[in-house]
Amino acid sequence: MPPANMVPPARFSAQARLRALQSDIMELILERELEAGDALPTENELCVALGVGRNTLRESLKVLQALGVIEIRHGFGMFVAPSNFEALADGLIFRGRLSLRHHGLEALQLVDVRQALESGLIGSAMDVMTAEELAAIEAAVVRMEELAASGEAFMEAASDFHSRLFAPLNNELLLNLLGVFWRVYRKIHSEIGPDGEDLVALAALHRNIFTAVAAGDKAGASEQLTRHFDGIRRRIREAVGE
Amino acid sequence: MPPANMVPPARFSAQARLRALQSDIMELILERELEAGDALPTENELCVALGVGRNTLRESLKVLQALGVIEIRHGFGMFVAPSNFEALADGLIFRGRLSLRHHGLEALQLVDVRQALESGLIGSAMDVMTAEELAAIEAAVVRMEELAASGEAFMEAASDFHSRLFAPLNNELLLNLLGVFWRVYRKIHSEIGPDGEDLVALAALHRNIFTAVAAGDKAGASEQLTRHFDGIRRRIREAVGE
DNA sequence: ACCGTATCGGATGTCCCATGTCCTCCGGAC
DNA sequence: GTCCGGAGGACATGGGACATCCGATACGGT
Repeated sequence: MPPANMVPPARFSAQARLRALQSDIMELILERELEAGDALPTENELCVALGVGRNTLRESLKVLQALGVIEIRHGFGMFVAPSNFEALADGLIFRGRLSLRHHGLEALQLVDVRQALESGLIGSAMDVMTAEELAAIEAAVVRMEELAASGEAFMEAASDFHSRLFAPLNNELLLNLLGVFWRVYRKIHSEIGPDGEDLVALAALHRNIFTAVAAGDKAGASEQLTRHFDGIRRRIREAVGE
Repeated sequence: MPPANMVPPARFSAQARLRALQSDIMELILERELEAGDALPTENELCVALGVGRNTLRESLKVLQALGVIEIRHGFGMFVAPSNFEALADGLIFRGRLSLRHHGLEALQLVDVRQALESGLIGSAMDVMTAEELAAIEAAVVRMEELAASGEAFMEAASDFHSRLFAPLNNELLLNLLGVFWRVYRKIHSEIGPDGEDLVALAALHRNIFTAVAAGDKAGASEQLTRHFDGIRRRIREAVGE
């Protein structure tokens, strides 16, 4: 028996304790009314405050960092982080790649969710879209067409196009989520091989989407988006079918 | 030691190294063609294989566990995990609570995303809904009405109702995502105080949704859902406005 | 022969210590 | 006033020791 060491509350599983530790840290942030950008106590101070060892604490800290709750700057300190979905992307990318070895189920489900979001929200976005934002979207289309004409891949430009479509909604959470989906798709795309797709046709598809948006044709925009996603699904199925 | 002893590749930031380590672990899983449920090498084996210390490795391992990539069982081993979004929920709950101290921005954005998903997908769900599934939905409504009549809160039943609405789509990713949103909302709800809402009215609202779904009225179902979310938004604004 | 219990081995959990690395800040030199 | 370099603080990494937990095997009672 340990000599009056401390309360060994080992009655609960280690998993629960670690989760509790993470919650404790988050509670501490909320209690002290820290805001995004504020500094947290140092590791040693947290060790004392929470009554755990530095390693155990660091494991929780790393998790919170991955969750986008805190930001750790080597040699300086830890801070409450701004919104961040990087970690979610990594997890989804892994799941998507794992699913590709089977029937691509998760990858296809991901496309479904993305389609629901984009097709469902394009109408709302069009309602509040300004002329400047519309111009930025067209600029993205033009960039895609230029790249397509020179035979270069334009993942970057396409991502930009989709982002700008929904920027008017002013919903960072949504943009983050779509950004994550995009990163996952991009990774999966590079996984299933160099595209045998027609870049020019793909650019034209995006031009169609823009045209519908510019014309205020909500149903048309939604339909064009749906067609786009059908193409993505087809590609995934082909890759898995092999 | 094996290879990487003499090159402490500190030329990249520590953050990048940790991310790389996580990627390495995931790559290792994919390379060895491990599937959900399969065991990973032990910590010591991974230390040797990846050329890092046990502490460093464990920090990455904990992150992967939080991301739902792996499952760690104390005293037994580590395994490739089935889909799991618990961690994402924790991160979002924290963000939501943090935002409530200001203007509830993130909380409201979360509702917007959820509305886009539910209102946008209800039509598709109705297309493939079977009679059994429809009956299950009605059962959930009945349970809500019973609880409302006796004055009890019915978060549980309401959550069940929404889950069953989209179960026909057979999209686990979507259900997970909605489940996460629901948990966040539930936590925030308990944060902003005991509801001053009329349970009976809320149950009636869900009954309306069911009626529209049962009648095959897609537009009506979507509209009822939108009304429901308007109520949620109003509640959040009231809580923040105080 | 069967079954519950006891022990064992392996794996993870927790912690401490030592050292390396990075960042910011401050003070001196130009 | 500006720039550069040292000092100090804080996080990063690695190793070791011990505690805890779980599954499996071996033992002894029935």
